[in-house]
Amino acid sequence: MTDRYDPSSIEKKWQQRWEADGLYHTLDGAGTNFYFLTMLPYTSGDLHIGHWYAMSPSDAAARYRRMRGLNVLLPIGFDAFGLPAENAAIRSGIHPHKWTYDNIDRMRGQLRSMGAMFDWSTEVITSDPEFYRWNQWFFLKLWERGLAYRAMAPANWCPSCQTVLANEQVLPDGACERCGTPVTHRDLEQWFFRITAYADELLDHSKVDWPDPVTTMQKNWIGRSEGVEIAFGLDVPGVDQKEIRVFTTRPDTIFGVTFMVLAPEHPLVDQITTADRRAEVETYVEQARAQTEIERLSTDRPKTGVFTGAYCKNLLNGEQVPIWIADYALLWYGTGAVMGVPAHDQRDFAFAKQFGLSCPVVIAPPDWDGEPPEEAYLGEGSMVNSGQFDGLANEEGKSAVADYVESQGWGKRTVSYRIRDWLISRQRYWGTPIPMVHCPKCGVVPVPEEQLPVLLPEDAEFKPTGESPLVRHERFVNVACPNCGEPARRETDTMDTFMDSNWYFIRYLSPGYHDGPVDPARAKAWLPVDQYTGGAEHAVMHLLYARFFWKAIRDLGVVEGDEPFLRLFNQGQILGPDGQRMSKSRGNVVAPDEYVQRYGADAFRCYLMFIGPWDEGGPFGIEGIAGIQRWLNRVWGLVANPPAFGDAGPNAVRDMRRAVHQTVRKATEDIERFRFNTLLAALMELTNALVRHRDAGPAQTGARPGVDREAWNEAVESLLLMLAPAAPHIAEELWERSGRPYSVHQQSWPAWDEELAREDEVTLVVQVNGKLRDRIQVPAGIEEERAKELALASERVRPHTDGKKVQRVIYVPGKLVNVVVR
RNA sequence: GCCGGGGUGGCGAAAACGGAAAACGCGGCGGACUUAAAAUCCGCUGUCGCCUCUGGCGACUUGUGGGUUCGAUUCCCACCCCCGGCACCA
Repeated sequence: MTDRYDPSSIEKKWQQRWEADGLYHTLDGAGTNFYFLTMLPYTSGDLHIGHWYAMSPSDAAARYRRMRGLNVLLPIGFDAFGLPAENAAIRSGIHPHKWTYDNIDRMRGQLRSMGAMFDWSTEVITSDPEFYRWNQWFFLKLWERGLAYRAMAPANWCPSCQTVLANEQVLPDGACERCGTPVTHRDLEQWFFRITAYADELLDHSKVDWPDPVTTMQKNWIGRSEGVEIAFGLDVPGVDQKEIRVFTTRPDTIFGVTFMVLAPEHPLVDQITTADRRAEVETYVEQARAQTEIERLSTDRPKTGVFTGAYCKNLLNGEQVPIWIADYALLWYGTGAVMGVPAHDQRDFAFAKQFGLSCPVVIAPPDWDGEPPEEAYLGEGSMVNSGQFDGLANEEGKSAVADYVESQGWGKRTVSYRIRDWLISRQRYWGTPIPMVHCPKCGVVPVPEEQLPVLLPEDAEFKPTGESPLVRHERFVNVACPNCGEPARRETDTMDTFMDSNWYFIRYLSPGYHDGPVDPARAKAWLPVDQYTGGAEHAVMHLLYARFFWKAIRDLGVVEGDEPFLRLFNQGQILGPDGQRMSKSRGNVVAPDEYVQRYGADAFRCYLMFIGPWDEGGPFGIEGIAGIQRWLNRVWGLVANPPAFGDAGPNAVRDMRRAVHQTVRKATEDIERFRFNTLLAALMELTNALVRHRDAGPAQTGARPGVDREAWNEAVESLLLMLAPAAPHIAEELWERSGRPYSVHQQSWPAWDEELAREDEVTLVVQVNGKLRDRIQVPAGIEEERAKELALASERVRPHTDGKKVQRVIYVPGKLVNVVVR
């Protein structure tokens, strides 16, 4: 029992034992099920430190739940489709399939070294046909329900490579990463999911317990605004359309409209532009198409735009309104047209100022002096220069104008969303083929269900231009129309990989199931997910898409309940030592394997949990791991070198038990809140206290009679139990070495006794005018009057109160007395 | 730019609530053990100043500036910097 702590000799041993015993095979286990889900890793190569940072605390939290008596499932799988595999193929000639599955083989071994309670029987790989056939099946179901549709949408386009580019493939200066040509946008017919159909339900987070920042971001992303769609008259010779509709949340400002702005892509632009303006307009449209949306929406750059030469009519006052185009109007928000009210909208104000357009005030601020405004006025006021609406408070004016517009048939109240339908088409190879066929006679025809999966052909040729090999793959593309049997073309777009992350956690429950995406009995037993953990970078897109998808398949009857993830915790991002996001190109990637070998998985897990609050992330440096090693060595020593037992006396026993019960209380609160750093700090403090108790015994000093055997055993047992979630191997080893029955991971989390945790004495802080002047030791339950008396009598306080008038004495029970003097 | 988060000792950080700023750990300094080193253990360690200097006293200190309060790392306003997301990286 005197040998030293050597992680390499115990970790592998226990990992094999746990696996052989099926200790973590919980899919069909007994008891109350608890689904603990952590975001599946992308198969990018070796497991990196970010995976350890995300997964080892998740494992600790899952293990804790298990110790609380729940049957916890912690599954694992691989997010395997996507751009990096394809890039690797183009760069090095390795087929995406081989690249991906080789990576998975390595990652499996690396994941096992973590010692996590993954139930490997549930493993899912999203690029397996057995998985993606159900992507296709879901697609067909959504299509049947009108939730999948085809429409034109812009994509990044490199005119030189003749290829669609991902945002990632466009350099910051807007050039193609392969050839340097300036990237533009090109409209393509693409597939969408109608997420907007669920926008209102997605705004409701009342059925989930999620961090506020995430729900706020999702709400802002959906961006619901109530307003009015209002028609402006259009009378341009040769143009059929007789009106332009705008969406506005401020119908009360309609009399202040001095211009109209269309998005440069707006279909009317080409028709209404006058001959003398055409050259300028076309140049501007071209420029706008080359910009990113972030650039277009930036509010701190000079406003740009051009006049089309055409006018429309404000139906409420009959005024002619010049029609401009400007890049800040987006085709996909509202109606793609904006009414310009410079006096009451900051952006319109800047635009009007830039182009010398007039700026009449129509909402008078309460103290308005009649002068022209120096900036847009967004506050409340009464309507002026607004015909029959003059004098109305603008809030009333909103509904009065809306009523009037509706009564005249010029528009209607409506709701607009910032969120757009989800474009799922990717012009790529390494993804799920979209199961559709284009027939010259029948149009767009779905692949019949019984023909699924539409397999991704293995023999693909990767061109350096990045064009999807599917487009020129004759055997894939040429197909008989499922409807009429005539020659037709298969759809060559594949699905966004966010489709995979929509439901991988459902597939985990029955990865080999053939009669549907999930075995209904398993779905009933496990869904929805009780706790989800993953990176904060997924706060909006993945987590919103997955909620949408869940609701859509709920309506298909595949799952029950309204939300997929009941509780959520987002960890922060672990950065390279330079404070930058880790990436191969920056060369700041920290590989975990070497550390695991040198320090052990337990120390490495604990260190990652100890360096700071899990939700904050931050730069990684290995320096501090020495503290964890020393601590684990001391814990080892508690079992390897126990104290001499004897009659310790009631005070020593009480002190030790108080330390134990206070630590159990603190540790429980911390792990419930995912505060692993302070959890481990508390365990260190308890360890240090136990070492002191032991070393104060007679073996060393002869001064004291010994350590109480029962209290010591309770202390060591509690410590090992609390250590088990964070450091599962050493906890198991010491549990065995101290003669306790296998397995520590099948024990209950310890309970604390409030009475034993209670302090007898507390330190009372005494302040004078808020400044600390003394600390006094008092009995824990001290009365207010007695506390104030002691405080005022303090030798250290009196010099600050003598000769002054005591105005108030503030007492915070058991904590502080503040004497306010003048 | 917009949305969300953050900024505390030399470093990672702690302080659910408006009530002791700096727990726990790293590093550093001093000491014990050792032939020596490593390991281990003990003590000190926010900054500045003062004194009767193995100790004690005082002032200051949580990005910057203002405010509310008996009292602010915590609440409010303005600003600066860093991180995440912004719809084809995942």
